[in-house]
Amino acid sequence: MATIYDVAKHAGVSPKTVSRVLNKDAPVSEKTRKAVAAAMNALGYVPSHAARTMKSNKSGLIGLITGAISNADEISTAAGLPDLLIVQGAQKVIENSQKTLLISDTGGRLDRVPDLVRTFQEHRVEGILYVADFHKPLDVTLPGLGIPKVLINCYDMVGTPAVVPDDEAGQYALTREVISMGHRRIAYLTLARGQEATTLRLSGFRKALSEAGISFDPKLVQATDLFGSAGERQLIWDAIDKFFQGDDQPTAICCGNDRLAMAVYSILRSRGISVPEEVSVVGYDDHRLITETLYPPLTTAELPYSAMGVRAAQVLLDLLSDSDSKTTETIRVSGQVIPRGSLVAPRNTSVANIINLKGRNER
Amino acid sequence: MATIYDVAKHAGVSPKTVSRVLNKDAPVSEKTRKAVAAAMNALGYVPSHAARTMKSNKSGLIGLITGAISNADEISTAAGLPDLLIVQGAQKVIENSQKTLLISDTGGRLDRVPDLVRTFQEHRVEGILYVADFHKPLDVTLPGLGIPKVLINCYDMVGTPAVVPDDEAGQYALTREVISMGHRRIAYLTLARGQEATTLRLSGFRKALSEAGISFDPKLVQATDLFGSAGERQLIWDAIDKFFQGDDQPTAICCGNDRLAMAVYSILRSRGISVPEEVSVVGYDDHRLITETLYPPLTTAELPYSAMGVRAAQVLLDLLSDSDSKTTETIRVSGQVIPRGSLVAPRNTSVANIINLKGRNER
DNA sequence: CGGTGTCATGACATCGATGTCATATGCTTA
DNA sequence: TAAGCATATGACATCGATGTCATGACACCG
Repeated sequence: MATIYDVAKHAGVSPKTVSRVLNKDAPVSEKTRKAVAAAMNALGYVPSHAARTMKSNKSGLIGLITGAISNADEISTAAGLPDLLIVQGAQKVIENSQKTLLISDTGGRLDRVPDLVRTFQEHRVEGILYVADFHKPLDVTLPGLGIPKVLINCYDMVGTPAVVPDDEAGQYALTREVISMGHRRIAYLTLARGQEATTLRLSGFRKALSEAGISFDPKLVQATDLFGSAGERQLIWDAIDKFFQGDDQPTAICCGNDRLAMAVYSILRSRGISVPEEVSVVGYDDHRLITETLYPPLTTAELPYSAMGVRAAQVLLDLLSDSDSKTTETIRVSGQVIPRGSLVAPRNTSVANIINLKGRNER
Repeated sequence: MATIYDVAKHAGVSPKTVSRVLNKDAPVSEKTRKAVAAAMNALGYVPSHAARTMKSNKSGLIGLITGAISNADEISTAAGLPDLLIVQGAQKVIENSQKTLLISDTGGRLDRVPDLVRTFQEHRVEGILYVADFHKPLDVTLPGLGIPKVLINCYDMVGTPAVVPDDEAGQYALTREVISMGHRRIAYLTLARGQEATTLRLSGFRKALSEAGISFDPKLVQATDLFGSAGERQLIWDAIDKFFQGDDQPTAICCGNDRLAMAVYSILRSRGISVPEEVSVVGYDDHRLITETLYPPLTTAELPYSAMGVRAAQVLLDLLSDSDSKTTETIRVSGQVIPRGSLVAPRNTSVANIINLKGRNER
């Protein structure tokens, strides 16, 4: 590959002059500029990033670690929204800033993180983005290094800047939407107990109920702890059973995510309960593959992954330019409620739905 | 960040000796080695990739362009399997080879490719992987450069090495599986006409039929040209209508991909046709989010994206080591048939299924 | 005891771009 | 006309690692 010396020789000038044409950092006569440009063109010259990095001691690289993509064999990957969306959001911002994103995948093995960080150090990355596969406390130790870091979808206890979804606000807004349609008996099939998302969203759910003067009925909240496991369908089936025991049955079911909602659709239909006529269903994530393919299309709360990626990249770039701006606080990004056909007003009959309990014995 | 000179001074040796310890390319006394190792540790020294690149004129970087990830707003992304799986497969191989993968996303805009390639050139990547979002002819012009390239999920006419899914073999194997269960009337709801996958798979489908002595009935093949559009559900509904017109109705439906199968499940149920008791359904892709969440779980053909990524990376690495090995031919990677609950033997009644045509008027 | 290896180590140049400083050219102004 | 100054350009050193070549210290051999 041609070097700046080749270009200089070809144009009959010094390398330094070529450099000036490249960087426009000093006046160059129009005639010289043209000669140099022609030479660069003729030789197909592209400046070497490595040489620039050496001289300037700035790599122009941002490292991104995703623990999320994980192994293709893992069903867990498929459970929620692919963190890929976060990566895309970040990349969009980084590329516009003349920097280059170096993406590393742990392949699901957190023990590989030190290796990846080492590679980043070799490349002298100027900052690091760490992406978790779902909202949780940080589960690896990121070496200090001396460079800015931003966590995405996770957080730590030592004030590292972090960008997370606003789960509480999301579920609150979604639940308000459900209530505003006229529902009063609302069931909630949550994700696994103890997860960040579960706790926060449940809190948003209760807040919306209480604001509407609806009393909270613990029987209407069931968790799917074994989410993703073999007995999953049975588990969801049982949870729904509990919702429909007794007289005062729910007219709407909130689900921990869209995938869960998909399973719920199927189970309700097996039991002869129609969606949305008899029971409204809403999800979470806005996983388009599901929400737009299900019938009726699924009302859901957006999990703003792309926006989170954008925001995190912006924060990181800020940290790189102003070393002062200590964004030490955690940023919560909220998503929209996406209304679709699965949420309608409850039937204004007070007759309890008839549950086909026999259906429970299906395979 | 500490340099090799700092380490040398700290250990009381010359930089060259430190280099020897780093690269183990010349004998160093045990005592010296320990002193150097201690110094490296104390200073947190990590060698500069840029300096190495300059000296060796080898960047150790592989560029990957994905036109696939595209804009998050595009439903098309969600239609098939995310090409992310290809990227993961490639990354696994590249990382094991001591090289680093530089990933760029076109964000769906092919006109950005020249920019991305330029960035790759600045970084002096040693090879390029180009990933398309679905099996098709190459739709951009990749500048020649002087470096090896491997296309993934696409191909060109000038003999660039390419890795694509073996769609014909996949659908052939899947259809054989359907036939082996006893089905003779098999409908096929394909992806859009004219697509590579559609053409090849249809060919595999017909081959399997003909081998089994089943005559091909054009009425049993319908395409969903408007896949992903607003009127999609109606379109699929109509296609299924056609399948079930007349007496000789299908006992199994092959779908162009898993998402389509998901829609088919829903429509069949709306029409009162049970899966798999009355009609078996199979998909394509093995999109786990769908195949393992649907009930019954979906029998499908694996679209071997991860394996394709692995294979392509291997081919590229081969090209980099042996400049002789001209892998000019296109490599077809075949996937497995994944048997699940949606494919069972047809009911051995000869009574035609009763179709609830009234259901058609649903919303 | 000098010749000849081998081993361990260092001095120096180099990769490609650019910062620093010097120089040449031409033009203005006292 | 000479001093003064802006403009355009080049020589040289430098960033960090490593290839090349040289050298010092031993050990072994005839």
